[in-house]
Amino acid sequence: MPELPEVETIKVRLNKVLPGSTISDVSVSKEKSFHGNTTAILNKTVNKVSRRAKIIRIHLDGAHDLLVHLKMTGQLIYHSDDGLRLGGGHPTADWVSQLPSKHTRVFFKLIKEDQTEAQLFFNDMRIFGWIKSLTKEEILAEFSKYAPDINSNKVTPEYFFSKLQSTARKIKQVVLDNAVIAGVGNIYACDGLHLARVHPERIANSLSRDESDILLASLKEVIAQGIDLGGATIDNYRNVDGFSGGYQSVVRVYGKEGQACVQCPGIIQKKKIGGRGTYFCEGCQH
DNA sequence: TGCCCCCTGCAG
DNA sequence: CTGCAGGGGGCA
Repeated sequence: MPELPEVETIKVRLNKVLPGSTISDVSVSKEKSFHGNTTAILNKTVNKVSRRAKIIRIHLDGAHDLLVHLKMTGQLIYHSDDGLRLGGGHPTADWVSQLPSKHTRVFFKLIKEDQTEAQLFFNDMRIFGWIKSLTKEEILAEFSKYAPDINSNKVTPEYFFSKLQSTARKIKQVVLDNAVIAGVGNIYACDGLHLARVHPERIANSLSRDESDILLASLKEVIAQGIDLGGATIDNYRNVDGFSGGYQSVVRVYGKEGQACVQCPGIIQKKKIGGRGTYFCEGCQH
């Protein structure tokens, strides 16, 4: 579920607690969820946590680091013996349940600097997500498959416009394409297009330079707002203190079928575009 | 470039 | 029961 702002939020949270802890045990209950050799990360200490695209990177003091992709329903939940529980991901009952839960796919035991114990749970209902143990070089190769992050200064108006010029796909699909820009998912794509007043079915190479500039600025704006608000928590499951962002309170169109548009007299409608549910307003998006 | 697929669970 | 879910890889 998480897009760039949600993953960024999770990264910030984990960065407050993981550095300095050593991985003392790894338990993989679903083979599909962990790629690589678990022994390569045993007894390694976390240096820091970073993010690229929608991937979380846990830097370790060895040859290998861990990459975590939450995909649609992944969660990373940290729990320490002093009762602290935090992390992020799909807001489900797993937050409040006894851990490991039935959706726990990978389970790390950690020894903190003060020698007390902590745990890191990777829960993933649909088993689309993964954790990979890779060398620093392999990680560079993995990341090179992704275009620059949307909030990076490498994504310039010139860059974006040239990408739009080179394809006849619908603009919504281009915005979601990791080979064009990384980090934008369905919520922020819908909202960014709405803020820019660009119809999601517009053919990418039909956008003028001005429209392209406005769309890029709008995407950067909603992403920045998402990061600022700690991401979105759309499905109103009980969130407890596990993960509850604030973006859902300012969301423009996503999930708002039938509701009034915030920038014109229109009504938000929903249509499937490129296999993804897409929310937009015919009144102001052209 | 578009379609199907990976999977589980929940709402309609 | 069917359809749908904040992702994205593989395939023709």
